[in-house]
Amino acid sequence: MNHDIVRTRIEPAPSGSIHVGNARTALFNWLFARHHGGSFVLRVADTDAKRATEENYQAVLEDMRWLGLEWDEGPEVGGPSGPYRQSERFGLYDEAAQKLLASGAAYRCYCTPEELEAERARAQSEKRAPGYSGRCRHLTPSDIETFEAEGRASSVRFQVPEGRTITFHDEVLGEMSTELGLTPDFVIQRSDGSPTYMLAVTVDDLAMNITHIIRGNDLVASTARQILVREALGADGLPVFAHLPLLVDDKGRPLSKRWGDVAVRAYRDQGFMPEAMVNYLALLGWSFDDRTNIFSTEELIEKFSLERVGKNPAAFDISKLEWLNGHYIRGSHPDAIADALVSFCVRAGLPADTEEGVSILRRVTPLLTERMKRLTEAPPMIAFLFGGVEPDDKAAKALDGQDDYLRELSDRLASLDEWTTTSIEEAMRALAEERELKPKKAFQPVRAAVTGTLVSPPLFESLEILGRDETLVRLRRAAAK
RNA sequence: GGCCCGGUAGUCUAGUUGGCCAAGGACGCCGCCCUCUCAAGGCGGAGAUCACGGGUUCGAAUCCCGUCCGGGCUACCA
Repeated sequence: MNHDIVRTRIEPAPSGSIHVGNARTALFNWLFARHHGGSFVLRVADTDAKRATEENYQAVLEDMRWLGLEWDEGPEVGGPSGPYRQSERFGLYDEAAQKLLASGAAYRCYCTPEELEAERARAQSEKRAPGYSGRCRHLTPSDIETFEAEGRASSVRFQVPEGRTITFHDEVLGEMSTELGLTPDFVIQRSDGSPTYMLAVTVDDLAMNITHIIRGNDLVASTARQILVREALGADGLPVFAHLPLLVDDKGRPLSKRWGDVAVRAYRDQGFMPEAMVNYLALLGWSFDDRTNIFSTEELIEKFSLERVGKNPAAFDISKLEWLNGHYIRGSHPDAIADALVSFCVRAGLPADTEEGVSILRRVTPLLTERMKRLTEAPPMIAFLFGGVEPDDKAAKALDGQDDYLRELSDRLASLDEWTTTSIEEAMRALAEERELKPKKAFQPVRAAVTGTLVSPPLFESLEILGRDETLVRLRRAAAK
């Protein structure tokens, strides 16, 4: 087949927000296609009607877009090989199944689930391989007639040829080969007429001219079976395979076994930026050299190659993601961060979605960007700008015995000609010097009185944004206690 | 059980044809500096018997064999 025009694909199952392992696979496919000027296809694997809800389907599209992985062909953008939801391609799969049935590459299996289960249990207790025996391979016409008369449902199984060895090249793992002796005949079409993964993936990769199949290492073992189906369907040549190392959690367990908390959506809600997510994901199983960690999307496209994908499983480490996120927050335009912060503030109970709220956010965000690792850290730091704040325990302690000082300070601030960071700072430093107070000693009580905590954005700037009136109110109230 | 994949510091990794590696970078951690707090930034530090055991070689993280550990597949899931 022609590999010059690169075509890759991602095939997420709509089981809710896509999890980071799939996101990483999607990213690598996307980067590879972009790097080679090829096409990236999105195909939704919703053949399992039980899990594929419309809501989950929408979540997949939304996650992909949030990550910035725009697809060239797929749902909503269309393309020459559509439709791109497997649930809408059943006719194609059935056609393929019929073709394989007609050529003798596949046969009808009338075994019931109960029979298969019994067979499996027996094999297990006798410590034999639990695979299907292939007993429906050579049913006589009268056997079939009997089964049909009984109303037994039938699935379609692929007849695995014996004594063959399938070999293929894997860009990550090298030359691979599988002896077919241990591969049982596998189902390609369920008794309800729906295709299994083996059929659907093969038919679609063929129909969509996919040249490079980049996917998780968990699919290595299924490659030989897909090659078999491919051949039986009359395809010549093979796509290039690349099996990516699996992602594991901090205890070394596969990430795919733990849904929900590892979903892309969860990270978005926890205040991570898509740029950070993409950069971090790229570092999992791929490296450019011995020192570079930070890559813009453009750099990733330029530098990405399958040769530099490693073989060993990678653990998802939230602290490195946080570091990158902080980096991208600092590098973003403050206004963009401010806008993104609105929803996080609202969710935290701060009325930031008003004109005034947005204005406050825009003014305070520049003070925030270099001290955030996650967007969710902002609301607690700026709550004092959205309402009075009761001092916490530490702040209350810092306020002890400061009445006179705070009163004096409030008088001085009240008489300032203008209310700017500079004028506030000058006044506060002057008073501190007169009283021979070290800066920290002088400023922490003020911070406590105004923000209710001992940790906040820079003080003088914060006071300027809070405004003179409210600052004085808070200082005097603290002094009066 | 069988087949397959993997194993460099807590984590991501560099290390492609053996010597420049008594193993480099990054996150995290610890300390110092800066400093109105917290961060950011700067500087420094601890942390890896290169899973283990044998070989081959003047020399191995890098080659060979074995062992152990982890994982995947072995479904009418994908």
